[in-house]
Amino acid sequence: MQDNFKEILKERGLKVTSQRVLVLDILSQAVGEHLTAEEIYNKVKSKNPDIGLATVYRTIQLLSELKLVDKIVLNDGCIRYEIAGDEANSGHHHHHLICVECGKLTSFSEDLLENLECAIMEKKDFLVLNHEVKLYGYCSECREKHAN
Amino acid sequence: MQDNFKEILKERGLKVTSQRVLVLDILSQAVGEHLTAEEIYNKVKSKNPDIGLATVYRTIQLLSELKLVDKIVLNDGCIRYEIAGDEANSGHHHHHLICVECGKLTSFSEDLLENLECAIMEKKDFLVLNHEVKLYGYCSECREKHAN
DNA sequence: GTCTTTGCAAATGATTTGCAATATA
DNA sequence: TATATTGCAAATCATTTGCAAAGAC
Repeated sequence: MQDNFKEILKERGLKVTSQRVLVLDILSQAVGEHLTAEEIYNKVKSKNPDIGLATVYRTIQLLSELKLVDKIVLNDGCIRYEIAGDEANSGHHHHHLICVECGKLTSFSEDLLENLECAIMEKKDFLVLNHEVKLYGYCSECREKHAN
Repeated sequence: MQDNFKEILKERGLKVTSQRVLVLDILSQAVGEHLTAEEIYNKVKSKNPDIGLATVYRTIQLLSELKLVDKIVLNDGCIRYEIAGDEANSGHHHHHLICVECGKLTSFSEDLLENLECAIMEKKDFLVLNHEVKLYGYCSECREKHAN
């Protein structure tokens, strides 16, 4: 992953800096955690206290443009990031379950809407490139709490 | 619609003010336009120049809580509002097509994911209350421009 | 008359930007 | 050495909030 990243940077004439490597590293180690920019900053600072918040923001944006991380914008406007999986290469993102009680965010990937995309093309004359599905509801833990 | 609104306000002990009525009115007249807070403010100001931006924000938030308007958070973090249709009452929102070239936002409603919700319950032990689908691609106008 | 709402201006919070100093290639 | 990147502090942008004045019931 890191070697891949270094090559991508070089191809674009961008420099491999310790800050960029560290941010990608933190995100790679946080699979399934869906961190906010601030959370990434805090984790990064615990390994390199001299890093600036602006650098973290710039790096996240860069990684997002390079499709190495996915940006998830929740309904309440909160923005979270996660390392991109292999599905990213297929051109179809994975989807999310969001618990309306505890806020827990879970990913799942499944090509849900193949048929829909054809139907939309016919009905709406709109060519779908990508789709994004968010399901809001109650996770198992919160349902258990309710049962008690 | 307005009579309905006035009753809902009274039921909750809230007051019917000219500002609240005007904001709902503007949104009712902008079906399919998906306005930003700023755009709503400008339309509102052209009818009542004395209204404050904060009041517009407060009213949008109120209307959103009352489920009279839908809040749409785009991938880029941009937030838009539209008057809620009848689907809102069913507990299932409608969905959106977003053109990646011109940014045009179109709604469509169709119960796409009935089966999925059962599958998610079994596989992920997650009870889905509501779902939200965004399809990104090219609208017909932008595809025509490309063809030329 | 009481309690809510408004408009304004100031506060907030997240993100971005300008720039001199520093690190990479 | 030349160019890209960094850290910092200041700027920005959308949204929220405190409060005295005005409005609704």
